[in-house]
Amino acid sequence: MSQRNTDVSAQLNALTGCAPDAVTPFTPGQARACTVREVLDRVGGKWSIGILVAASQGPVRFTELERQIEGISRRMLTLTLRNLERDGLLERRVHPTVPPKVEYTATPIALELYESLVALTSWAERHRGAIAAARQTYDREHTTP
Amino acid sequence: MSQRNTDVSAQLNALTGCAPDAVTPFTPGQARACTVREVLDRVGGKWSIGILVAASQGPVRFTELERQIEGISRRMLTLTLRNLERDGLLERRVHPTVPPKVEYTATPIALELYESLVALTSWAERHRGAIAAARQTYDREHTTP
DNA sequence: CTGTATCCGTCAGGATACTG
DNA sequence: CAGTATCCTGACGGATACAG
Repeated sequence: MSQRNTDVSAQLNALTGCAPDAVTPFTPGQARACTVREVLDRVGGKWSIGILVAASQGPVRFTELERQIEGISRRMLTLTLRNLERDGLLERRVHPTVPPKVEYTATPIALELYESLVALTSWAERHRGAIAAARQTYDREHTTP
Repeated sequence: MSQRNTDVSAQLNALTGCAPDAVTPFTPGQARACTVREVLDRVGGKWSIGILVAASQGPVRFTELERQIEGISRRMLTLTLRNLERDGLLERRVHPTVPPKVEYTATPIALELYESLVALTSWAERHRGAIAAARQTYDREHTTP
């Protein structure tokens, strides 16, 4: 199993652009950064969060999402759903009826992720104003001498 | 101030691809998703987190970062630094010496963000294995019948 | 209803040479 | 040392049209 795990880890790291632990033990801080990257590479896409949030309320159908997400294309909806399913964040259940009916549900792992995201929303809400102000200041000072 | 805030908020939302609150009150869940997007649009870049982590330990110089970050190009380092500075997450201090010396320091806001990210790293560490396994399973079941 | 297949545009990001 | 200026590439994502 250790053999297996090594492979998996290396593969995962390769996929996420993170160097394998064994190869880069010299910058301890960056290991932490790398861990965060793993998450971002998974839910950093333009639509992932929206879908995850919607699916966290209970089973959702394809067309429901298409309407709820507002602006997503059919293609991106499918792609994002597949990726989330692949990572074990969504469960896809097909009802063999006619017309077809497919329901997506957030897995326990995804629900935990959703909880973790609360910390981020809190941060955004607290500092949203300060950030906007910082931008204005910066932009003002860096244009038209 | 309310006037000002409205403008800022609308502008911010425009910049982040989120619809202004007033315009989309119909999907309450997606508002939350939108808030998370604000964060991701700020630190979702390939190098932002790494730089933020490094700068959180104390003032860091340009070349220090270039070595520490491992794989970053000079161009992307500059760009990411500028963006973080613009959003008020980094402070850039120039020492008028020769040769020049520039130090980047994480602002209090950035440090708070850093704390919030801990929840995410914890999530990643707990489920990293499960996700890798889910991927293997998915890939096995979706290739060469 | 739930997708797949195609085509195409944009833009983050890499490599590298030059500069105050 | 700490950047800018260019050029170039691939991946992400939008717009349809078609299909089971």
